[in-house]
Amino acid sequence: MFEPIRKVNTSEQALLQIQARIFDGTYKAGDRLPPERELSVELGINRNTLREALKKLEHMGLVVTRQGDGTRVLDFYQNAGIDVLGSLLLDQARGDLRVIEDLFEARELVGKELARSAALNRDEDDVERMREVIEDIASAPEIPEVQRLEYLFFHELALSTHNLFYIFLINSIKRAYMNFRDLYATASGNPKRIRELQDAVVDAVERGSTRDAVREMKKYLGHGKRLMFKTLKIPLKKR
Amino acid sequence: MFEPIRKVNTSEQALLQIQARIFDGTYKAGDRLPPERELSVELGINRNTLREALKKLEHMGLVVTRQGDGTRVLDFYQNAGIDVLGSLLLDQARGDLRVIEDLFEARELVGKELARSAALNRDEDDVERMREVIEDIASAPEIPEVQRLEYLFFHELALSTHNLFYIFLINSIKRAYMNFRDLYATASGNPKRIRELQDAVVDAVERGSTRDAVREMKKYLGHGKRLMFKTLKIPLKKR
DNA sequence: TGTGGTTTAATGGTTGAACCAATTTAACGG
DNA sequence: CCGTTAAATTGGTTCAACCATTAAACCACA
Repeated sequence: MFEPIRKVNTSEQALLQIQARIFDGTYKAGDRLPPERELSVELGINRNTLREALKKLEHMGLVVTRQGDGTRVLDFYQNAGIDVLGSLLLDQARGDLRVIEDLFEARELVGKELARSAALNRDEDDVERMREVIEDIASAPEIPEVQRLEYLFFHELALSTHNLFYIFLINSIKRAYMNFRDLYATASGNPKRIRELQDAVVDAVERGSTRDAVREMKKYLGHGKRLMFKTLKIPLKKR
Repeated sequence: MFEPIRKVNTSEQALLQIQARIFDGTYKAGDRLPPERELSVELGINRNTLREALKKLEHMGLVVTRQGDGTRVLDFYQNAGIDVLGSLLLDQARGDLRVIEDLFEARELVGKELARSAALNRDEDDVERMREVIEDIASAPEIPEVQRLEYLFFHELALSTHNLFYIFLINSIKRAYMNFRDLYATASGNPKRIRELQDAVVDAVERGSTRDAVREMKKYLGHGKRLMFKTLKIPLKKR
């Protein structure tokens, strides 16, 4: 099984470069980026192409552009949206494991709440779809496929809450995850065990028992977290 | 006190129009948008300008563009990130109150978790900054200012967790909120009461008592929620 | 003195046209 | 019927020009 080749186009590369400069502090909050005409020359690309990159950065909350003034870097602690998390992971990767710890803490919170809300709001179709996903995981041949399906399980769980916020949130988290997918690949548990854990969650959700659902989800999440932290050699904190 | 005049540029308007077509179902998941050359003519704008809009839509997870093929609409249930929530609120506004209910449910979850984590991880500076914000709210003259500061309180709380995920999440939620700010304006409580409720939260956070922090936060959130739902005439569900 | 208007330079916003590159579709030949 | 090739379609990128907004410098008048 081969990995899809990621073709990064020009504007995307420009985005990555500028973004990296922001994260590493070359451009600090309040600084003004060079004028578009200059910056495009520096990067060796056309101004229009550069602008596409800048639009995305603006949408991420990393910069703000004002006609006549320029493009200023924002304090990303105050402005960046959740989609920036993935980019941070990409850039700092193994450098700053704290971000990964944060992500896993959030994973726990969100996962448990998902289980709780799903137990309250699921209908029969939801349960059936979740069962199907679990079934597929058990017979998945390759790790990337297992990962994809494991995410899909969360997505189905989110759909079961019938809450748009949770659904979109899971989508956002997914993207952040995808940025260190290869890292995670080395820490994927065996499908059988995953299936057991997921089955327990779905059982509880189907029964409508919020308590059980949360408890089982906690087990499931703990399983993945331990594997991951062991691989990354992050000590497990006691809380 | 005047409101800042919002100047919407061409590409932003294009984005809004296309986005609206996606939300209202004119363009369904899997559909292909008209070719850029055609669409730009229809909208009466230049192709480059249109492309800036499309880049943003792609970043939101609403469409995907492939050279040689075209721009296809995605199923936003499966792909849209949390930043789309704000746009949905804008478009559907009063039409579909369910989105607002969802947002408030999430607000409760996130708020409580924020309080919990802040109680565990805050330091002295964090507490001081929160106190300052509360002080400012009590003496804020105008409702928009109260709203801004009330958000700032959440932001400081998020900073107190020292968890990047929570910080970014709050930023994302803020943007969604801003899209029905005017609606919310009519439902803002009186500053004195807000101050009391916030103070109780900060007290608990300072003591490091997760239980109290969560309880007080729940009170605070309930206060705002009741006001809002009353204004919008949404019945409060029993859970 | 300072308030407000005017000019000017810098900078982003928009436009039009051309060409490159990937993909899909149709045509072709075995 | 199938694989290959050619053409058409569509997004990606570039270039050059002009418009619109902003900020700063300057000026005029009270």
